[in-house]
Amino acid sequence: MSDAPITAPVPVELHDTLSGKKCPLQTIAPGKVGMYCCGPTVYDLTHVGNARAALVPDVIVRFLRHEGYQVKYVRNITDIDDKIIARSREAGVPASELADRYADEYHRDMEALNILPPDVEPRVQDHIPQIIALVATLVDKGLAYAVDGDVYYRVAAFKGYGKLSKRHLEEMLEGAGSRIDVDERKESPLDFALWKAAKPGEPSWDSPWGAGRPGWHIECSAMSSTHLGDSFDIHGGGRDLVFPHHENEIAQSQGAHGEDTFARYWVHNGFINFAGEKMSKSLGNFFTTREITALYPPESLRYFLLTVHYRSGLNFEVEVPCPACGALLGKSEQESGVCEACGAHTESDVLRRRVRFPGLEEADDRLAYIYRTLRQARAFLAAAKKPGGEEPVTEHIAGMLPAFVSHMRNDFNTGGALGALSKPLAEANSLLASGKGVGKAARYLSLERFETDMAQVAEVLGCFGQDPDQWLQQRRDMKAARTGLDIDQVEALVRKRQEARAAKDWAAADAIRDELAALGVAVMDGPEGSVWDFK
RNA sequence: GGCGGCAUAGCCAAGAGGCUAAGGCGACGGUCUGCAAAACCGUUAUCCCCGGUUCGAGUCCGGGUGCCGCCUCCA
Repeated sequence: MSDAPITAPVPVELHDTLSGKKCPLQTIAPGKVGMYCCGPTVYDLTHVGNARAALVPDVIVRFLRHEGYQVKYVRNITDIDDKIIARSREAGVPASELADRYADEYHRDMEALNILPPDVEPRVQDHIPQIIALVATLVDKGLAYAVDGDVYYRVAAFKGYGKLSKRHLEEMLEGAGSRIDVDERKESPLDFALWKAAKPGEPSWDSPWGAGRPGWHIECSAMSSTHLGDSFDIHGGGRDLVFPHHENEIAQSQGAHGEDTFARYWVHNGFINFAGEKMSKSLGNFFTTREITALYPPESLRYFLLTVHYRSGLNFEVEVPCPACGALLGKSEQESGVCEACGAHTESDVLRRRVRFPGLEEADDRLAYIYRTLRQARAFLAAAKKPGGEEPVTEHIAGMLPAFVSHMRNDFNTGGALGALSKPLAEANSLLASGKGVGKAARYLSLERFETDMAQVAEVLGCFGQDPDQWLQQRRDMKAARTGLDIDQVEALVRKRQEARAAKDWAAADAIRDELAALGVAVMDGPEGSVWDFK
């Protein structure tokens, strides 16, 4: 026990859908991680669920890198499929043009949320030869068959089928066909398309089975093996992809490359609900990422999504106030646009822009508290002189990073990790308020440690990394826009109150404060004058 | 019907056998302040029900109840 590390390295543990258990991460190559995530099908703007599905792997990748792993992260773009074709028809735009456009929009949303680009972002249209080769392999192995230019996977020939989603062939067969018409040409209703024969006017590529295009699941099998090899470490996606998408990927990839290949761990994120309901078309429970980042700072959305464990569902509370009288509108009122309290009618797009998300607002406030603390800590460090002596860093700040990391090692528990910041944050604020009870050196060194460790946390979470002044300014402006607050009016009142205070006219000063309070604004008096913020 | 998940304080939410059950919001009390606000300190739960395993269980097993998801496109 001389030069050896005192403790064995603590492994990262992650929950694996295939085994149903949490297990230590053991990578194929030591110190390296290959990770594939199902990216978007680009036919429309992303919704918040898409954002979460991209955010979860982003944080996983960031953390694994922080842990010292060399990560190759691949996230695809599906740029050819039924929905894209349907949309392109409606819009009268070529499919690939529509796909390019929404891929750009997707990147814009990801960037706003500080989601790092993947190392490789393969597109289906660029992998047609690999897809055709994979389909051909499956046909050769007797795992697929061609009918009239279509190629189907012969599910019954792959004995592991159902192992990811814990389903049995017989049970699935019972249910099959009851909800959707069965294609009589298929050997079994469970067989799924690997290659679809082209219909007139559809984009297509030549293949051994005639002109056609890839089926839905084959692209991920082809692209993951192209960029990560036949076997890699982690495969991720939304919960709903477990069946059929990932189940089919396993059948395709293992069918072609062998049963001992493909992903070692399967990571699936939970769903987002609005007002307790799964997203659907109605007003109160479907929001694009962009609608929300127009109302709140994107980082507030990011922070909010990280407050809950990635495997859990996450609910956005939704409040839709009547623009005329402020009464909260119920579901039917939201749909009709008519307020029962005052009778006012409001168009739905106006209503959508006034929606409030209380949970998100709480996250927004919390983030503001963190940025204010960071701002003050930096101001203190810039103004103070670094002391010569050594004194131990205060307890909670010293323990912050280890606690944060240990939560993250526990299946990327961002909720717990965020909780571990609270005591250190309070301690930092306490040190900033006064140096009472601690030595000068301890005060400085603790705040310095707080600042540097928070930078590491920021790197992993992708939060708290912006310039505090800029972020707080952005937040204030967005909140003013959201609530319809006139900032000029507020600042005029604050100035007027300043004069009253200078004259020690407390009654007048307090009256103005009440006026500001009525606008939803709080003033804070400090030694260097008064500042204001939202209550 | 099949498969899977969840049920922790007023609300949100960590916690996967054992020190006083994280944290946030809210509420209440206090410090600070001209008074406030912000900030800080303190108070605020025995974990859906029943049975079992164990020296010991939110934490494991069985049963029940209640939510939710997937089984069809879906993050």
